[in-house]
Amino acid sequence: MEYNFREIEKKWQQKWVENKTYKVTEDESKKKFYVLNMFPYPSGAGLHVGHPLGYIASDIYARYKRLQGFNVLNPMGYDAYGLPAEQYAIQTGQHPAVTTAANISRYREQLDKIGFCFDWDREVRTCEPDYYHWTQWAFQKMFNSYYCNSCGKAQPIENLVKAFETKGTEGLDVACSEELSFTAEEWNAKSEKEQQEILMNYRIAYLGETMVNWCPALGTVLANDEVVDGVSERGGHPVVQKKMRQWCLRVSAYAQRLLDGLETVDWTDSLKETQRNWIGRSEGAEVRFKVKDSDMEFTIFTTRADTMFGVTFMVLAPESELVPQLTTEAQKAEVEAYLDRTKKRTERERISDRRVTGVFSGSYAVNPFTGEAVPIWISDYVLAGYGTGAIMAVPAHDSRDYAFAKHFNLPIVPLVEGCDVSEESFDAKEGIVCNSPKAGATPYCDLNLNGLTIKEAIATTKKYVKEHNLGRVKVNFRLRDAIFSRQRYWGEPFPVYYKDGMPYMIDESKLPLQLPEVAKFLPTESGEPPLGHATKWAWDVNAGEVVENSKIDNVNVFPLELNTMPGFAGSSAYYLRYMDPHNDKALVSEKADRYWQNVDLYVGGTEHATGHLIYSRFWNKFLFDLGVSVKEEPFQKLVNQGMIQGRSNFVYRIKDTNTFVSLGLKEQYDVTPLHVDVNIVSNDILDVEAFKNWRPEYNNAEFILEDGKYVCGWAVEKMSKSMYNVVNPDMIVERYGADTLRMYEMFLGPIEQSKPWDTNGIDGVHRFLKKLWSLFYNRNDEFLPQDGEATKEELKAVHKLIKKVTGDIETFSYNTSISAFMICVNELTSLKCRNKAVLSDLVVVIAPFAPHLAEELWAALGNTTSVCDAQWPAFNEDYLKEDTVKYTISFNGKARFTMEFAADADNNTIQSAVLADEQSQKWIEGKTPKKVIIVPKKIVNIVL
RNA sequence: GCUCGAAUGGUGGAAUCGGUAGACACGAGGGACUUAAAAUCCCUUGGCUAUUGCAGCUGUGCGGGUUCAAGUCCCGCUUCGAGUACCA
Repeated sequence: MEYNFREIEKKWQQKWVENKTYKVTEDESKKKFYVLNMFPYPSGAGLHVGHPLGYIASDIYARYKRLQGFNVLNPMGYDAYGLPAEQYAIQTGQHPAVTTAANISRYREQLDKIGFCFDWDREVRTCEPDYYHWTQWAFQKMFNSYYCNSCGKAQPIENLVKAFETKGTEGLDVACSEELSFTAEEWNAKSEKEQQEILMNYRIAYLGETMVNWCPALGTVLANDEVVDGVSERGGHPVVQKKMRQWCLRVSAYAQRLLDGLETVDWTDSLKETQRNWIGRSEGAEVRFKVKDSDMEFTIFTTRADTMFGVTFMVLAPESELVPQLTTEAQKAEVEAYLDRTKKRTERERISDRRVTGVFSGSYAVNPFTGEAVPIWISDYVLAGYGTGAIMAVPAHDSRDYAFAKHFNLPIVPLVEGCDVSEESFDAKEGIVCNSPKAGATPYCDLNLNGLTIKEAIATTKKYVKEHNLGRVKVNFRLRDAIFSRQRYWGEPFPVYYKDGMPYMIDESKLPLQLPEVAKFLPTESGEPPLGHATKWAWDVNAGEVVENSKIDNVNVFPLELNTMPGFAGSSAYYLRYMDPHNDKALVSEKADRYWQNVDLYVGGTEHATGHLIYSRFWNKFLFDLGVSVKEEPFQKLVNQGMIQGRSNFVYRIKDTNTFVSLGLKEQYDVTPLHVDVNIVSNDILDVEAFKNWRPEYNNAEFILEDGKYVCGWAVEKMSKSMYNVVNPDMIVERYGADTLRMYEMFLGPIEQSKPWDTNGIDGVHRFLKKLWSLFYNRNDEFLPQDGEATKEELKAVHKLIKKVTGDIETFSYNTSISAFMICVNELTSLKCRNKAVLSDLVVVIAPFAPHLAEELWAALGNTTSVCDAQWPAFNEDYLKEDTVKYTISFNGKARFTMEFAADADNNTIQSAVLADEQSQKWIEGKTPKKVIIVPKKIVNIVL
């Protein structure tokens, strides 16, 4: 009997469903292991062969852990809210819920064919009310919390209110948008609305007036990580900067903890580095500068406090509030013209056009260290959103300041011994400081940095700034607060209503607030988000329910929020929900949470490095502060699977004909390369008949063949419909079976490497599975394994495999495991192994990779339980011992021949035997060896 | 520009601590079986020289270095990939 994968796979997939083989429950008697895949967005295009790469890798790991006796949680779900479904809805009128559900069932069908061990009873969908209930709940908790810097965690907002009532802002050390200062009396005298406005400054989820990335084409704002090269990540539409009142999350309050947490997780260095860059911690000092002939002053941030004596001008960001204050009458027209021009430039233009631009404000600032007055300029190379939006410019030691100084002819004062700043600035933080003013040269300052290294000078200056109250030492982060509003329909509605222009949370017990139906998915005519079309979108406070808009009286019935939450809202805590997905009392029960703790292994793409992986870490830390999550870091180990690129095939048409020439002969003709559907090409050989039927215009195509075959050209490109290189997993499953697909995807190379999809090698893996089959069944369908004593060789072959695979799975080196399988099966085949015990071990070890086939063989061996519940075999070193060992004999490091010794031979025996050997004598030729190095079980090197 | 990573046959890729390259697979060539094909099995396969036989030289992007021994470690480059960017 042949290896009939179609029948086997169908049979076992059914059995797994019937027997609920993959259902998992909390079991205190077993150690837990939590494996998680980044859940997919169910797009209309379906699953391609790139998607399962990570799922297969984690599936193998999950199955392996289960065989080792762990209670493994391996759930799957869908990140179901998102732009594509909504864009599709706008075009076709189809409700996003309908298309999303259809896409999900298609995904599910495709996933089921591959044989994953997901516990589908725990499936979550972010767009389901019983799921987004908890997204809304967490948002409300964030609204009702502030971040206390001194205790290093989130606190209930009532605590802050109490502090204000008794002490005002005195001694306050909390995260905020703006430093405020008021007394308890002042606070108590304020109206409710005024107090609410002040609290916004401290809430972790707050309404903020911020510059946002506005995408006119999508009609919504986007987060920084959703903007790539100045255009939207999805769709590639232009993005402009715009000031808007938006919901924000105070992620920046957690910047230091997000940075510190990276030390405790097992992620790749490159991914940690990406996050460190994104968080962007920089240590420096804030220094106050007085404005000349005025009592105004402003603060700048610098990491190079040592360069105070090299400041030759100041620069403000165009958006800085200081600009109107510091612009003199004489410069007003010029400054306004400049601001106007800057505002019109999109992010994209600013990136592509790096010309130096700027304008003089007319004012001067006084250097607190020298008393010197320097001009204050305005330029868009200074960003309003970072530091204080104002800088001190040191052209000698900063390339941007340098370019600006050269362009506007401003002085350049070098401060490092021996540096040459005639052509470019000296940015390096190394060297010896010079050019500090002589003692007493200025009445302002007695600081002399000459002779210090730059590092010492920075520290000295910071200390000086602090002692003389010229400013303060400060740590800045690049990480911005996350903008949390989207002007879209297909997202979580905010559980928020507005009273007197201020937001209030609807009662927690009334959650979830369900997404209303709308007539249109577009913004309203007055420019409101799509929820503005909803006619039943008002909150009755007394009834605690959604009512018709017409009932709004602003006494008991209030309008609801029209924005929805962004994509990352639903994906930020889904790993917690999988622990207890049907709980309607809490996000997760304490019991489930304490059992599953956090994700032990998280598998997904690097594209989420600065989005999802930052937001969910933030979200989890917040829940940790609340006592909901038991671990501060959600994902202990993270593996990034590489992307699968497309491998396109080409045919070559001779110009102005319908004749196609094979790759090897194309140089002889004038040809046009054309993409050809990779599904009608096998091993780069075109299926000529299929090609003729592919498209009508090729019906009567003619071919110039080589060796009777049409060979196609190929190239690695992105996997996309237009290049005809999309490979669908179902087709592979249909032709070779799921087990072959699983093994082949793993055999392709290291899991974290990006690689082109290429079916050229798939036959080898399929052949291997057939060989494995024929260890169990001969052509006459006779079952071969028998009871009895295993031979030494058989035991050695299988224990070598167990050892290798056990080590490989731990390091995700699945490709080399598969090589080991092939070697082992070949060995057992040539040994004509019929031993049941040996073959049982083989089946268990291969079960994570080829689960369907393993089940079939496991049952055939007489087992009545699933192979999933077998025990991972331990390898026995005794079987691996060799009687003899081959040593490579080399002279002066050059390998010459090999000799065999007893495994337990000692160094002296080996040395004398080698030196006495005839072949050695030939190489030594009468010389006396200076040294003999014996590397146990490997090498004898004789130094002459 | 900065940060991180990579470079090994015709191809995908192996090579734990530095231990004497190219596992495994594909492709290619040759052979067996077969009326034939498919399937299956066997042999060869980094390059060069030699070939009746033994064998020899060379070889992991480039140039140096450390070492008895370097794909692996150190220094200096080249190329490619990823991330990030007026972040003061």
